[in-house]
Amino acid sequence: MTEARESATAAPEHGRSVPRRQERGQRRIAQIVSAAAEVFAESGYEDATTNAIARRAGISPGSLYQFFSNKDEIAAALAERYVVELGAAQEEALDLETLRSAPLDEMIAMIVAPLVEFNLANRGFKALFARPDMPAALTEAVAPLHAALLERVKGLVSIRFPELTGDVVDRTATVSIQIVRAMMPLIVAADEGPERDAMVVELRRVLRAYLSGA
Amino acid sequence: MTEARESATAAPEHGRSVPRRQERGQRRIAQIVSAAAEVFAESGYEDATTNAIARRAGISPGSLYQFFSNKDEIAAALAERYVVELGAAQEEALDLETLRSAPLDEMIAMIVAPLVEFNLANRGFKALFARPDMPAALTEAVAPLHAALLERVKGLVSIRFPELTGDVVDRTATVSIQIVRAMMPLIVAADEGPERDAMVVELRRVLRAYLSGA
DNA sequence: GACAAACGCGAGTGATTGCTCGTATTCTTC
DNA sequence: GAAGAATACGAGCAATCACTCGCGTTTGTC
Repeated sequence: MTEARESATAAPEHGRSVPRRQERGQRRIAQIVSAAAEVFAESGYEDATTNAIARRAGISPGSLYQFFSNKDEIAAALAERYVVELGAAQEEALDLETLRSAPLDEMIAMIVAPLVEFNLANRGFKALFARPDMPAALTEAVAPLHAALLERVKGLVSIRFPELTGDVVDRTATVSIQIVRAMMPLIVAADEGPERDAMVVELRRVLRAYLSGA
Repeated sequence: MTEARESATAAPEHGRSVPRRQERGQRRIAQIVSAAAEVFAESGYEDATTNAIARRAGISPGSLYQFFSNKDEIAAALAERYVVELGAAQEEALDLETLRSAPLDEMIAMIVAPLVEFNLANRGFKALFARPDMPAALTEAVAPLHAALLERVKGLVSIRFPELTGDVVDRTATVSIQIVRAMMPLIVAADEGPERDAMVVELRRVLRAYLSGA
């Protein structure tokens, strides 16, 4: 999935048909992914046309297909970017000590805050992540994103609740992710200010209530 | 939305262009809606073609458009059917006394059980209801379904928690619905047996935890 | 500076799909 | 039993959209 196309340093892979990218090409790829994020955010995945993405990126449809061989590959590249950026945002905000010993409230606030910020800053995120029913190709493209998030949350859960067995950690993480996925559209859609804050509070309450029984 | 087309008893509406349906037509309409439920369940709304729905219903595309003037109208009719059927299933299962005074656990179990059954029996339901991002036309078609469910849940919440203000009832109901929406795909996708039962238990736990603080 | 590879263009293609239209059949009503 | 309305058909239209192709331009390499 998007393999060598992404690796900027042109690893000496024996790739046959994949061209060795020049700097110009790297920039274009980044432009295209950014444009896709915008268009997905506005129209959703299905209604986002590849021509619209190209136009938004300021290039021709033909040029777009020089870098991505189909629409799903663009989604996969965007998903990969999201994994990296969300990971960075979270690591920056996480403090292991708090995670282990602070009140559950505090821990949840620490995790939820950057998540909300990320979703507000990246409105395209939910187009790739928040849908329960996706076209098969998109599901595949986004699978690494899901896997990465699940692993991350499983890590958090087992740090906080070291006594839980693997099965339970798994289920708890899955449910927690699902709760966040469900609430995030409400938060993003709410007007900035007290209304949105109230929904964030609800999200924290749900998580706290659920996890305090774990 | 689908107005007179649905009313079997041919109310004396002054409808101009809407033909007075014969019995044959009523049967066809029911067939089409059932076929749509199947095809939506299998392919999702977007990938379900009107020709596929017609084929499934055993009629020609032309005949389909004799009864529905576009795809969204079919979705709206299906949504309407779901409102009625889900309402019936719930009313059958609800017991006001339990609702008022039984332990929260019991109340939640009483509400969740028919919901799960309904979702298992009507796999197309989530294609219309569970998506956070829908094409505008579909959103509109399904709006009455959403409104009906929200009202119903608000009723339940304020019966159980009569001290809550309208605002809070509203928010609590919205969040509760969102939780169910989020968990249901997990439940439906799980293998029948202990795996699915475990997810149902999780749903009940989340709701109980959330609502016990209300 | 010459050659190849990467980049770039945008009109166009092929496939899909929601929906129509001309026409034929069945039902209702008188 | 005749007329009009409803039902039925299915080939095909019009629009959309992911993607291609031929050809021109820029960049890197020797």
